Amino acid sequence: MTYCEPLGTGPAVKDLDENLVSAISRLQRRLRSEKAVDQIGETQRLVLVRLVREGPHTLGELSERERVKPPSMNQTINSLVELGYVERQDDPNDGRKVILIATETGRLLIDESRRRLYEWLQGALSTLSEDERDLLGDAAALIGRIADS
Amino acid sequence: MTYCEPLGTGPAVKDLDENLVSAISRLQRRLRSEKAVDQIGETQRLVLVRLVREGPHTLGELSERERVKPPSMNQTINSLVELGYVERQDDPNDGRKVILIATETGRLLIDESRRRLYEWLQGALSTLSEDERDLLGDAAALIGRIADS
DNA sequence: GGGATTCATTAGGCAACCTAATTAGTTTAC
DNA sequence: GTAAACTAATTAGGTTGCCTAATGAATCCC
Repeated sequence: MTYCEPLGTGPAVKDLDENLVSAISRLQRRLRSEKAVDQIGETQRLVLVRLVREGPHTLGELSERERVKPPSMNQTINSLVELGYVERQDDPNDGRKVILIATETGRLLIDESRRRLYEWLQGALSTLSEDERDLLGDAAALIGRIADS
Repeated sequence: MTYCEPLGTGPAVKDLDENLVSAISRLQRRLRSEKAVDQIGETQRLVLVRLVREGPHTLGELSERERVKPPSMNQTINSLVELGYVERQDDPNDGRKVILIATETGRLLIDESRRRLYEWLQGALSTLSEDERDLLGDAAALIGRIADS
């Protein structure tokens, strides 16, 4: 015997906000557990992806974009530096700043990690129609806008 | 001087997967920091919302639906029980199981919390068109499907 | 040149996840 | 009908990723 009604009926259908928040939370847990195979945490991976895709950032820039406080980002960077995926360089124009750069090893790791994410998501998405995938792309942009609003 | 190119140009535009994952991660951080005002963590809140919306669950059902392992869910439930928002009841038909039920206090808390989430999101969404909001609703369902696939 | 500001970092703490092992109850198979 | 296998919840202990507060160092501003 189960103690909860089937989904899709009842009050769950209304109340879009909670549905969105809940879905996001569940997807993130799913992703983190899938990626546990990786040698790198999802938080670290996202920072490294950004450095690879968008080039060098200062610590402050990174923490702002990822929406964490500077000490949190510093900790993430410390791990990545220790693992050899990121390098610190002094800013020649401003001695307070530090420039963070993905190493070649870091780039390679992201190449593979990205491929793996793609494969996993394709599997998960294979039940989705073409329209639904487009929708998901638009939604990603929208969610980003809300997060950064 | 900044060390990263403007967004929206360069390689960031392609590569939908990473965009989606990144946006989700950022939104969740945003939500967690906004809700820090609440007396309850976002993880706990999501479980309580589920109990209020969908009625009693066993621990196993809850952990499965929220995509965490049973010990993690147990810890979350312990907090909620200590705070008086959830009650444990023995299953009369199966002595191994425990039935988890939101208390009246829990219900009231969620009523208010839900209202607050709604208000915040409406603010964040006020820059969105009607179509975009509909899209977001569809996306929530889709993301949930991926998470549970 | 000196006070206020900005950027990175250190220190210490907390929330939320995990795995492995334990306890207790139920089901299965003989 | 009882022993073995299984299932559910829980306990113990560890990690990651976030936070605030405080420190150190460089730059800005007047």
